Amino acid sequence: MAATIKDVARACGVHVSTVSRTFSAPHLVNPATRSRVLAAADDLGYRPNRAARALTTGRTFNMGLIVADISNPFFPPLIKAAQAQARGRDYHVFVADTDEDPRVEEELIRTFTKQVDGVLLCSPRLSNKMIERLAEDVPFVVINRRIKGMPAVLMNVAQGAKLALEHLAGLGHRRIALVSGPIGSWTSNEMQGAAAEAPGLDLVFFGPNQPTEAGGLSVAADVAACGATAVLAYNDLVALGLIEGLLAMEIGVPEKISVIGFDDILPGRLNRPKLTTVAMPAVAAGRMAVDLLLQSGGEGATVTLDTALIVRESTGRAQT
Amino acid sequence: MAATIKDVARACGVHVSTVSRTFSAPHLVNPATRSRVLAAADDLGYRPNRAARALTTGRTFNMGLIVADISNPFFPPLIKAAQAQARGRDYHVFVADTDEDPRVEEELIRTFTKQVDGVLLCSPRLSNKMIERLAEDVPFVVINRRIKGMPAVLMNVAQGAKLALEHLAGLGHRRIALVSGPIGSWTSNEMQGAAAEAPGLDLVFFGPNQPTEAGGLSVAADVAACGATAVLAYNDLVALGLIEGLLAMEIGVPEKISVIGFDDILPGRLNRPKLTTVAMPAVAAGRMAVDLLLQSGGEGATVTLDTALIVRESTGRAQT
DNA sequence: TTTAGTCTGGCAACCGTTTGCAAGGGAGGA
DNA sequence: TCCTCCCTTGCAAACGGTTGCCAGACTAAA
Repeated sequence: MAATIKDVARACGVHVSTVSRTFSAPHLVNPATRSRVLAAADDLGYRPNRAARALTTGRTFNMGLIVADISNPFFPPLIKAAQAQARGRDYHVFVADTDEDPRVEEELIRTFTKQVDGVLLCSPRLSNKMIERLAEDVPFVVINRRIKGMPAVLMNVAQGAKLALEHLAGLGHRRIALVSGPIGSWTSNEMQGAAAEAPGLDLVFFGPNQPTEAGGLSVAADVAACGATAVLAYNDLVALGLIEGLLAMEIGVPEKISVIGFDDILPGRLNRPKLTTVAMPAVAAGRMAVDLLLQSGGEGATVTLDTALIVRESTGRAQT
Repeated sequence: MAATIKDVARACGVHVSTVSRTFSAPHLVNPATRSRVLAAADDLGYRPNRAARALTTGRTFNMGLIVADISNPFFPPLIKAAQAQARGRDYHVFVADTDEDPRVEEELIRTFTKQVDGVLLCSPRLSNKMIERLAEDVPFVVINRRIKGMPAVLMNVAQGAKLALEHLAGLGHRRIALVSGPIGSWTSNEMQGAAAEAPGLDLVFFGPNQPTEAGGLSVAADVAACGATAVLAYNDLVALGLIEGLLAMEIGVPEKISVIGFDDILPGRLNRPKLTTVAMPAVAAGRMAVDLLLQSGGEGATVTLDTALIVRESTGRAQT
């Protein structure tokens, strides 16, 4: 159907290699010939077949981006930032969603192999061992996970958790619930680690939980029952679900219980009460990940990005 | 680096074609040979190179999905549905975001060409003519756009708009603002068409607007000033921005002005007031689009899916 | 024992491009 | 006038597979 390089070559009585060079090394072909080729190509609507080209050159100028749940508003800004950055480098980003399923994640990575030049792995659910094995076939940059010798973009979750806990402590909260995320989540571990180091607080752990609104909704009752006056949630979605659950039980937020999330997603800003949260540098992370992938010959540079506490309406003084 | 078919062939003293058949036509190779090949392949960690395979077979078992703005919560459910459906058919879906930019859209389509077997085009911003031209190189299924002879999945926006207007009329509203979306949006046109046919209503049009919260926010003042007691917004994001703007001006929703959106996205459900909206069949559309792409030899079947009005808290009786 | 038919697996062409090598032609210097 | 050297182009191999065709080895039927 579509015109190939041969059609163009035939159309202007020239060898295919000349046509090829016209596109990939124009300075090697005589200007006159070049324009004849270009004219013929244009005439036939010829576009180089990127897959075929990748076969010989080994480069696709594509990169894959794998996220656990594209429905989580945390990801779209990261995705867009990565795409924009890649576009500036003449690359394209293909996005795929694993539905939080490690098997799907593995399959997607395998599918991407040889169809992209590298993969950006966002908060992977796969085991480190598996990721290392897969890394033999395609370069990775991992976001929010630390794996030996692998380039990574980390968000300083521990610092954010610390800020959040200090904020709560300053408001007089002592007993604080920590609602964690899925098993094997690096972010969740970091949060717990930071919390464990916080002095003079009485922490109650809840987890693992789905990292979604539903996850928050389903622990709301337990959290309310545990006597905590404040909650640190795995992410904003969980925090929002939590608030919804608490409000449904007529438990005021922040009058009775204060809630802090992580991420700083749009719905948190629109919510009533507006969500206090630890802002994650999603945009910077998307950009950095792209650059890291393009730079690294697989070398394991690690970048850590700062987080920031954004105080809004879902936190207040502890009731006495 | 990675093992190729040749390595496997050499490793078990067999011709490459035999290895190839072991994977793509197992019944043609002797069980004994087959297991030898399989063992060697496993040993070397061999995986067929999908790009290379696509070159000869012409099939990639991938499909592309292009959306205008992945940040819009309307898309993720559609994307997930498409991915799930595709997975069930042994296909993978690569997603890309155009940032509402037709040029980016075109470039993405060109990039997908030959790397996927077909493209799902969601609410494209490209002209019909351009889409038809590009369709010569890669099969399309278009979602929410009608293009002659091209398979399409349509959502019955006109019907939804009709329901919404009837609902408002029933609440005593007469002067209604219609806040439309981007230029060239089929959805927007359908809405306007349906509205124009509504009897006995006094309609005020505002547009074009960005299909985002910001878009809604920025027309809020004009809408408030026009004397309408109700608004039909292009989508939920716009509706949410509108509500935020109205509330900021101390104009009660729904006490002073009723607001209806389109899509039924999650933030609308969490918002206070909860958003009344026309639910769009995003999940069904994602599924259908995949099936249509797989079935159609490019034949232009058109599927229209129904919409439904969901009455929540952002609409109420017109003040007298 | 011959014959026809079924299984297997090798051979080689091909998919669309790239790229190292070499050859022909022309220009410039000696 | 002859020799270099550069420019331009063609040739052919390669990238990693797939697949139609063919031949040899068996098997089973006659």
